[in-house]
Amino acid sequence: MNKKSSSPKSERILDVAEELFAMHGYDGVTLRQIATGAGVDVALASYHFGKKMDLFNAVFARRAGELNESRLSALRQCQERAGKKGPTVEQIIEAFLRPLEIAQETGDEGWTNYLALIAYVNNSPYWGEKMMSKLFDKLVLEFIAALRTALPDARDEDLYWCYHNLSGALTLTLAQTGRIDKLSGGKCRSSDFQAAYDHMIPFTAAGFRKVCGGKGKG
Amino acid sequence: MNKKSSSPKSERILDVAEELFAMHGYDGVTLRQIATGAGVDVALASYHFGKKMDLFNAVFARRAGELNESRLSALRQCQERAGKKGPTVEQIIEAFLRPLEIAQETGDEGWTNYLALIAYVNNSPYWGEKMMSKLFDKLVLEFIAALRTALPDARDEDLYWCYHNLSGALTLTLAQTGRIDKLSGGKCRSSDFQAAYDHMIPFTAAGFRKVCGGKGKG
DNA sequence: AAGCATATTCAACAAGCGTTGAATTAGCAA
DNA sequence: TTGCTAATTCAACGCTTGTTGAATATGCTT
Repeated sequence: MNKKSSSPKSERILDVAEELFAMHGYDGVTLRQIATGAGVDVALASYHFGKKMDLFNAVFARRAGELNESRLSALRQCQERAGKKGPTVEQIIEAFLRPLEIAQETGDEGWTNYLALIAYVNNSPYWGEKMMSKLFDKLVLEFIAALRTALPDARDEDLYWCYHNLSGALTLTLAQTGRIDKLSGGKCRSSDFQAAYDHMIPFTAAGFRKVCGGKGKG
Repeated sequence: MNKKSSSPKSERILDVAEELFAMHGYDGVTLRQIATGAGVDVALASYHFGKKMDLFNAVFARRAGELNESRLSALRQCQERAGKKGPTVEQIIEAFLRPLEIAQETGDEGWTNYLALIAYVNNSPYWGEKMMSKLFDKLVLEFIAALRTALPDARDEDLYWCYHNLSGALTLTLAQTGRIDKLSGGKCRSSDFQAAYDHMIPFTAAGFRKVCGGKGKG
């Protein structure tokens, strides 16, 4: 077990597990469903990844590095463009969100599933704290630092609560629950990520400005 | 099965199921865990509620009516107070959120668990659409109608997306993932509901104003 | 082609699952 | 007390689960 190999079947196990875990959660998926979906024997998942929980962790960690890099790169890029005065709240939030939208719209369904899985973990009272922090806290604190610079009058506590609200709005978008579809009678589609992010950016930016001061920048 | 009785043990089954389902989700909980937690035999749950899914539905529906009533009553009350000109965005959002905060802070742990369960369902791609709509859409549309009156220039589509962001921020708060605790190094606690709602109201209200027009009311 | 490590399947296990029918207890009416 | 009904437990079922050890296939090196 715990081989670092990446045979084609091994990748397909990860892909199918990603999709099913995102949809039904950890306990809602059996190794046999995953194996069947990947077209392999049940024992192969154990051979490559060990216990079921190890497979879950492997799925969760697989794309984390790439995601963090693309978000951090987006932040650095907008910071360089802004020069000495630093980027605006909108620009920082855009750097935080757009890489996700792009990942969801590349046509690579795997990324959409992976982000839905993040939503599942982030919203889970049981898994949330333990699993998210390890992989994403460093990056998030980087963004919060940028926001602190853009909102110099902000109290630290307020900054964190505002991030919490941003994170919640984002999480629900990643989960694609389809609730907005039914509620709006078809006017909004949860699969229309561009519309979701286009609305989320000004919405959350205005929230940050209101709660964290910045009267001069309205 | 499907008896309408409410013996003391029957209620305890619902209470324990509520807590465990909220924590681990539908598939993460076994009837035997619930029975053990409630101090009864495993067959008793089936006797009172039928299949496992029926028990889940019973838990989910038990407090829905009371919750809807208290929220609707809060809305009507703030509408009466506001008189002819109608309530502000902040007042409407406050009516939407405060009943939840109160429920979480009555000391009755059951309500906290129930709201965490709502968060679980609302964020689930699989359960979200089917289960939430039936019980809560009517009330939500009532609030959106009130917001439409307070923001007369808003496009309907924008109104729904803004509600989506509000719903996301709220959902993450209800789930109490503890992520904000670790992230802020203890400056924010996810169990401090008052702080959460005190920040959420101005945050989301500013978002609605920004996205849905209302320049004259800023 | 022979050898060897890796990859994959096969077969089976013990444990736990939801569910059910029969047996037992508790609560209440006559 | 005697019934009768609802509430609860007991015991067991067929099935699925995660996991593992042995057997087979595959691919690469020599």
